[in-house]
Amino acid sequence: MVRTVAPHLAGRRIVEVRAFTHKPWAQSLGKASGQTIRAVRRYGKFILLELDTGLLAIHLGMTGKLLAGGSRGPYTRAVLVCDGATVLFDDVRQFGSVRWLAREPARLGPDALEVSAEEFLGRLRAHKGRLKALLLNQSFLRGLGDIYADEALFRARVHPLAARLGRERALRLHEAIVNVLSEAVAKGGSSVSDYVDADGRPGWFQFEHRVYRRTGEPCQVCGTPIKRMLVAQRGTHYCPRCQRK
DNA sequence: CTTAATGTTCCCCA
DNA sequence: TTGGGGAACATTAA
Repeated sequence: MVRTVAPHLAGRRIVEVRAFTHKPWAQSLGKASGQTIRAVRRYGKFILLELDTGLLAIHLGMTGKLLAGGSRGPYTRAVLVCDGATVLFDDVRQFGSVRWLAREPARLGPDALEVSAEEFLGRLRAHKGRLKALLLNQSFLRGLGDIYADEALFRARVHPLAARLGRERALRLHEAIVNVLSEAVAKGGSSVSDYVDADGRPGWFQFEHRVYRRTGEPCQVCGTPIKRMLVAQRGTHYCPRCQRK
C-alpha cells in the first residue's frame, strides 16, 4: 500500500483532511492542514505520512483501503485533499484509523522485515507464550498479522502452539518470516477479501498461501488435511503433520 | 440464524 | 508481571 500510495502523496501540500465518521480519531486531523508530506513510509502495520510537524498515522485495520482519486462512496471515512491529488480512506468495518501524531507510535517491537536473527532469538527467549500469539503481538514484533503468521509458521514447520523454540527452529522461523513477507510484498500483498492497493489493483500472494484459509485442503508437502483452530481469538491454520510443537 | 473475517484494546482471572 | 480467555468495536458474506 505504501509503495502505491507514495507516488500520489509524497511532496504534496495537504489542503485538508476531512472525516466522515464520529470515531475519536477524527478529532486530531485539523493539525495536518497546510502541511507538506515530506515522506511516506511504513512503520509495522502503520502507514506514516511525515509532515513538517508530526505525522499522519494510518492503520487499515481489517478492511481499510487508501484509494487514489475516485469519489466518495458509502464506506469512505475520510478524504485527504492535497494540491493536485485526493486520497480516500475507505473502511467497511471501521477498525482502521487516520490520526495526527507528534511522533511514531511507541511500544512496538522491532520490524518483522528488519529484525536481525540475533535480536529475534533474544526476544524469543524472553517469552514463553504460544508462538502464534507472540507473532501477532505488535509489541513483540511489528508488522505481522494473521495471514503471514500462519504462513511463516507453516514454512518454518513450527506448530502455532509451540513455545520456547530451540536455536535451530528459531532461526528457521526468523528466515521464514522475512522470506514470506518479502515475497508477499513483491507480489502486491494478499487480496483475500478486501485488500487492493492505492490504484485499486489486487495483489496475488493469496495464490501462494499454503495454509491460510485452506482448511481441509491437502497439505502441499505431505497431503494431510490442513486444520484450523482458534489461538488468541484468531483463526489459525496449520498442517498437523508438518508442524510440530 | 450462525459464523467468520487482513486488528487492537480492555477487563477479568490465574 | 505475564498470559490466556472473552468481549467490544462494525459490517458483510457465506
